[in-house]
Amino acid sequence: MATGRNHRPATTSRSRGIPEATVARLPLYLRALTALSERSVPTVSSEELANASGVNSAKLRKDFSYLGSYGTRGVGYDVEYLVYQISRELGLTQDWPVVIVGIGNLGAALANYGGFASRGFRVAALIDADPAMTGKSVAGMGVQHTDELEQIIDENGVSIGVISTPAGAAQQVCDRLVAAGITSILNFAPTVLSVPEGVDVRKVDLSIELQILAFHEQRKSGEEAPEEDTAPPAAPPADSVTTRRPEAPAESAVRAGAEAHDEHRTEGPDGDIPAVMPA
Amino acid sequence: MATGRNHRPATTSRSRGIPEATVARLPLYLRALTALSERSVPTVSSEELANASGVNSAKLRKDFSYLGSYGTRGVGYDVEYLVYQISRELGLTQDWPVVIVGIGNLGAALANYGGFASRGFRVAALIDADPAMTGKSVAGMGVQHTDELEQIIDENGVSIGVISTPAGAAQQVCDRLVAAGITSILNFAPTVLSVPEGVDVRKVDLSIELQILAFHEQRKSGEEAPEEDTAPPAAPPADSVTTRRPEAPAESAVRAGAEAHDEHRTEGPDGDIPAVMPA
DNA sequence: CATTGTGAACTGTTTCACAGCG
DNA sequence: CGCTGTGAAACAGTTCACAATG
Repeated sequence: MATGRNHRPATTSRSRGIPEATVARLPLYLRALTALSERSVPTVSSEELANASGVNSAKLRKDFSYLGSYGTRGVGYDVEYLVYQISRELGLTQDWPVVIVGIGNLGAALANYGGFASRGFRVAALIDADPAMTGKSVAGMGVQHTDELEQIIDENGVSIGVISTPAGAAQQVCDRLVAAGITSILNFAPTVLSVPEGVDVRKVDLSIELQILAFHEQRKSGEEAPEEDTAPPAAPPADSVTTRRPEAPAESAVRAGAEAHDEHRTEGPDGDIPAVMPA
Repeated sequence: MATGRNHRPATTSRSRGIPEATVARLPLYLRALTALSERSVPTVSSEELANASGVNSAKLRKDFSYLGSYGTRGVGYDVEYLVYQISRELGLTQDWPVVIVGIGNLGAALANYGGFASRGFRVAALIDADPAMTGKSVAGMGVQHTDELEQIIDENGVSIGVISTPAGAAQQVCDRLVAAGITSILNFAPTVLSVPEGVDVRKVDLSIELQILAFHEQRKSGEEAPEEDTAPPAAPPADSVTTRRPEAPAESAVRAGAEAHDEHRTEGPDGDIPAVMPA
C-alpha cells in the first residue's frame, strides 16, 4: 500500500540466455574457484568443483554450458580462466559502489563485513536518518544523514543500495533510493518493497529462514509415520466474522509471524532490525 | 574437504505434500496476515493478501490449497484462522530455542534482532570461541564459551543453530553442532557446509546476493542492443597448464569472489564476517 | 456473483545418459 | 580413456482459466 507501485516478482529479468537459477549459482562456483586459485590449483574437473560448491556435477556442467564451452574434455576446467569468465559474466570486473541505509546493529555489521570490499563492491556511504548517528564513525567511515542521500548517490554513481532500516522505514527509503537512480536493492528489512519495473530487489530475511527451518524441523520430530494425508483439524471456515475462532488460539495465543511493521520508537534494544546503534 | 561428508542439496526434504516453494512463501503470508490481524481486519481476499505479500493471487491460492480449503468462496479468508493454520503448519505454535555461534559484529546484530523473540524463536545462548568474549553481555545475554556448546544444546533441547563465525571456523562449528544433536542450521558464513543426511542447512550470504544483483545491473546498463549471441572473447582453453592466461587478468587483476576462506587471525575490524566484537 | 479451489497447460530446472572429443 | 557438453526425459513450479459454491 503505502507508496503504491506495481509488484515485480523480484526475481524477474530473464536476462537473455542464462537462467536465473544458474546466475544464482555462479557466485558459488566463483567462491570455490577463487579458493582453488589461491592454492594455485591449475585445473579442476566438474566433479571436484561441484563438490566444493555443494552442487552436483551435471548441474554444474549444464550451468557452465550456458556461459560457453570453457572446459577441456578429458581434462577439466582451467581455474584462472573460469574465474575470469565468471567474474566477467557477473559483472565483477568493474566495481560497484553501494550505499547502506540504516546503520543500526545490522547496518553496522554489514559495513564491517569484509566480503564487501574484497569483491567488486565498495561501500560508498553509510546513511542513517538519526541525527545522533550522523558524523559517527562506523567501520572507519563517517555516517551521513539521509538528507544527503540523493546527492551521495548521484555523485558516486551508485546503482546498488542496501536497506537495513527498520521495516517501517524501508519502503520510504526504497522510494528515495529509486528516485535517486538506484536500480538494484538488497533489502534486509522484513517488508515487501514495491518498486517500479526495471528495479531489482533481493531480500534477506532472517526470520523467514528460521521459519522454513522450523517447518522441516517439525516434520522431523513429528509424524513418525509419514504416510497418508492425516488431514489436520480441518475446521470449517467462518460463518459469521469475528466470532470465528478455530479450535485453538485465544486471540493472542499465536504470536508467530508478528512484525513490528511500523515501529515508531527510533531505538531500543529489541526493535525489528535495529534502527540505530545504541552506542 | 575438511571434515568430508556428503553434500545434501540443502533444500532437500520434499516434506510430504507441501512443495518447497510453497513452504518458503508461507512466512511471507504469515507476516502479511499478522499485520492485518493487528489492524483487526477480519477477512481478506486472495487478491488483497497476495498484494500485501508480493506474490500473485493464483499462486497464493494454489499455495493455500496445499494446506487445505481454508477460504470461503465469494468472501475470502478469515485472517485469524489463517494465521493459526499457517503458524501451525510452520511449527510456530511451539517455540524453538536457537543458539547463535560466533558473536562478532553479525552475531551480535542477530542477537539484537527483535524478530527472533517475537516469533516462535528464542535465543537460548550466545556462543563464541574467543575467551575474551566469554562472559561479556550482548543483547542482555551472557556470551558463553564454545567449550560449553554441547552441554548448552543438550540442556536446552536446542535443534536449530545459527552460525555467524568466520568462514574458516564454520565447518568445524557445524560438525560440533550436528554432533551435539542439532538438525537445522542457518549459516551466515560464506562456506559450503557438509552435513549428514537429515540435517537441513539454509544459507544467507550477503556477497552472493550482491553478485546476483550486479549481474542484472550489468545487463541493464550494458548491451543496449540485447539481440544475438555476440559471443564473448571465446578464448581457447588450456593447451599447457599454468601457461594459461586468458586475454585478460594478470594474475591478481580479478579479485572478485575472493574469500578469506581460512582466515587465521581471530580478530581484526575487517575479517570476513567478523569473528569477535571489537568492543 | 465475487471469490475460491483446481485441473490442465505451460515454463523453468534438474537429472540422466551418452555421444563427442582432447 | 576420462571428462565435457548436451539432447531428451523427468520433475517442479507457475500461470491460466473456469467450474464450483457460500
